[in-house]
Amino acid sequence: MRKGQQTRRDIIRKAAPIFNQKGFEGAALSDLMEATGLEKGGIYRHFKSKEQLAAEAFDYAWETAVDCRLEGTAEIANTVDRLQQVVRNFRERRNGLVAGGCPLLNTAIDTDDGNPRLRARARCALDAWLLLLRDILEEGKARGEVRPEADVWQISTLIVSGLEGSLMLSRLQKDSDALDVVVQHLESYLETQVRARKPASEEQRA
Amino acid sequence: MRKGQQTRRDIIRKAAPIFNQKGFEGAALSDLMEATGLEKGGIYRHFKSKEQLAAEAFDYAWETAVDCRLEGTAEIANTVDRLQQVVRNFRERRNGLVAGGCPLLNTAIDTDDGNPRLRARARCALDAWLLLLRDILEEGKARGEVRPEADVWQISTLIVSGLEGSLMLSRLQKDSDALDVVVQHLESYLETQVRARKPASEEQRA
DNA sequence: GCACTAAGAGACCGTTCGGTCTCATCCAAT
DNA sequence: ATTGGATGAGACCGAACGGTCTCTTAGTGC
Repeated sequence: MRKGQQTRRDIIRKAAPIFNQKGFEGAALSDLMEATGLEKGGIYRHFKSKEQLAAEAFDYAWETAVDCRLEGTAEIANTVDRLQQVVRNFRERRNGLVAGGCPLLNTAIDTDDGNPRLRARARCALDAWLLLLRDILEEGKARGEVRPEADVWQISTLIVSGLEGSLMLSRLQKDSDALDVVVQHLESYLETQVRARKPASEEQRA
Repeated sequence: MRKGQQTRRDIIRKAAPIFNQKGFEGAALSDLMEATGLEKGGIYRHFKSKEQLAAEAFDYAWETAVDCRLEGTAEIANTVDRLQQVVRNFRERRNGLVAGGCPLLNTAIDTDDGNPRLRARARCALDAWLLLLRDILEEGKARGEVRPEADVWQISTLIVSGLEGSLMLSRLQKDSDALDVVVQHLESYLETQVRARKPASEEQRA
């Protein structure tokens, strides 16, 4: 049983970049065979369909992406600082991702018309991602680091929209300019519109 | 000769939503045959390959999108007001687009790995789109409606990134919340960070 | 209305698609 | 060492793929 589990994991690992780059339809079984070094039978032993493999490959790719973007943020005490680091990670740790760019962006567009199961998976990932940012903001509010009047739902939507959009631009233009611009904008937005104002006495000094 | 030209146009018109929804690989010739009501021979009479048809369909879809987003903006004198209207059009006139969402977003992701010719087309569209926004901002600067220190390249990148990103979110979530949030944010950003400050005397009164 | 060409139908082509099934082999527990 | 289940190879399947070609039909200029 053990060998099989290892093979299964390998298949997912090798298949993820194929699906992420080519999309579900675009990724042919022959591509997956080449990438994994297995014949068709070897792959279908572990997955009942291409779709099931694609779903698990997406989960793997997305997990990798989240890990990558949260890297080194857990230990940042201040919630606004932490969010700023998450935003910066988007730009700076892009090479930690599975090849092909952001799995959420790719899968959302790829499955927009058709493949509802894969799409539901992307939808879940997005919701979880938004919730994660929202939770950080809520924590910040509770601690007085985030302005009490800030709309946490709105802010997390702004962050994700801006980052994903700029990822599209950067990939199309093959440079990181758009990503740089948006990251910088979000950083200063968090600084000036989200971070709690210091008490008036401190403010004057600063 | 005349009948043929009309048919050609029809094919493009009918094919555009198919490519926009399913992507280049995903759009099968059988889909195009069904949509156009033509047999294979009828289509290939007018286009030498699926790729050529896809390229022209993209151009058509993109042209439609630009028209839709610029609708009713040409007559707005003030450049910042005009930009705000462009941004609002993104939300309000979405149904003017070819079915399947923003062709630029779809094609950029779809052709990210493979099909360089189609990709180049998307790249061109993006560049033209950014340039169009930039030109409005430059005009605004020349007229004193936009702050002289504003970075027009940065602002246009912010607008496009935010809008395209929120389109992805809105499509995945099947509601316009993300789009609403980003449009509102961009509107107020243009108002508070881009629009030229009134002279101090006027500012006090307002 | 005739002639000529432009336009479209649809059979046909080889290839590749996702998926199945059988059989050999390898590994691991006994 | 033996044996039995786990594992993977690869031939095979029907369907669908993009694309070609021929032949009929429809439209147009005269």
